[in-house]
Amino acid sequence: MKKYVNEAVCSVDYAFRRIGGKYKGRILWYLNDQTIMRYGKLRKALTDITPKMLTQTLRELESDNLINRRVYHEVPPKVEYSLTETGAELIPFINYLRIWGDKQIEKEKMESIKC
Amino acid sequence: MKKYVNEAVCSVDYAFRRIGGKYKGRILWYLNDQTIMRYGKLRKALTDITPKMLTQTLRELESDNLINRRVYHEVPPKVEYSLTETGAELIPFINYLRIWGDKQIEKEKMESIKC
DNA sequence: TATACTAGTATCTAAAAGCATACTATTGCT
DNA sequence: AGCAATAGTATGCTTTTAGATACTAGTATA
Repeated sequence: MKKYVNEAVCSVDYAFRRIGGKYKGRILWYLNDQTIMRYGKLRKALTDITPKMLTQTLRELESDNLINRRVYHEVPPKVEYSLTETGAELIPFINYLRIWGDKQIEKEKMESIKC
Repeated sequence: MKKYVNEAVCSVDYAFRRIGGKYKGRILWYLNDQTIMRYGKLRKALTDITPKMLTQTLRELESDNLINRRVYHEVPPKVEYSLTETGAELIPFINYLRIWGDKQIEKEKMESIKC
C-alpha cells in the first residue's frame, strides 16, 4: 500500500526538497562566487564528486530552474553553468547558513581545546 | 577501500548536514512557532511521520544542540521540546526559505493556469 | 482486573541517495 | 593512425534514509 505524496506539505518542505542533497548548496554557492562555471571546473571544486552525481545534481537544479545550462556546440564540448534569478534569490540564505556554520565550527574547536 | 570523510568540507556543507533530512526544517519551524511542544503534538504536526523517524530526528537535533529535550518524571510520561539558542539562530534563515518557497509555489500555480 | 494515557523501542523492509569504475563521441593536432 | 580534450553515459553496487508494524512501561481510574 503506497501513498503518493509528491506534493510538498508546506513551503518549508518545498524549499528543502529543492536544495537538499549532498552537493546542491555548495554548487549554488560556487556559482554565485564564480558567476559562470564549466562542468570540469565544478567537478574540481566539488572534490571527489563522481561525474554521475554531478550530472544528476546539475540536471535537478536545472529542472527546478535554479541554474542555467548553456551548451556551446563545439568540439571538445563546452557547457557553462550559472545561477538563474530564482537561484540567486537563495544566495542570502545560503550565506546566512554559511556564517552560522562557521560559528558552530569555531565553537566546536573551542570546546575540543578545553578537553 | 573506504575514505572516511566525516568532516565537513566547508561551512555550507557543515550546515546542510545539520538541517538536511526530511523533517528537520519543519520541526525547527514548528518549535519556533509554538515555543514548546510535546512529543505527541509534534507527531500530529508532522502528519504521518512514524514514531521511529520522529524520535530519531529529535535525537539528532538534540545531539547537534539545536533543540532542548526536557523530561518530566511523571506517569504518563511528559517530554517537552524547544529550540536552543543555536537552533533559534536558524529561524531567520528558515523563514527566508519559507517565503522563497511560497513565492515559487505561487509561480508554479500561475504557470499551470496558463496551460 | 482491564483500560487509557504518553513517549517512546524493536525489528524488519523498502526506497532513495550516493559511489566506483569503465566507457563514449567528435574533432584537431602530431 | 593515435592521442588529447571535454562533458558527459552506463552499469552495478553500497550506504543511508525512511516506512510499516507491533510492542513496552508505570500509574490512575473505571
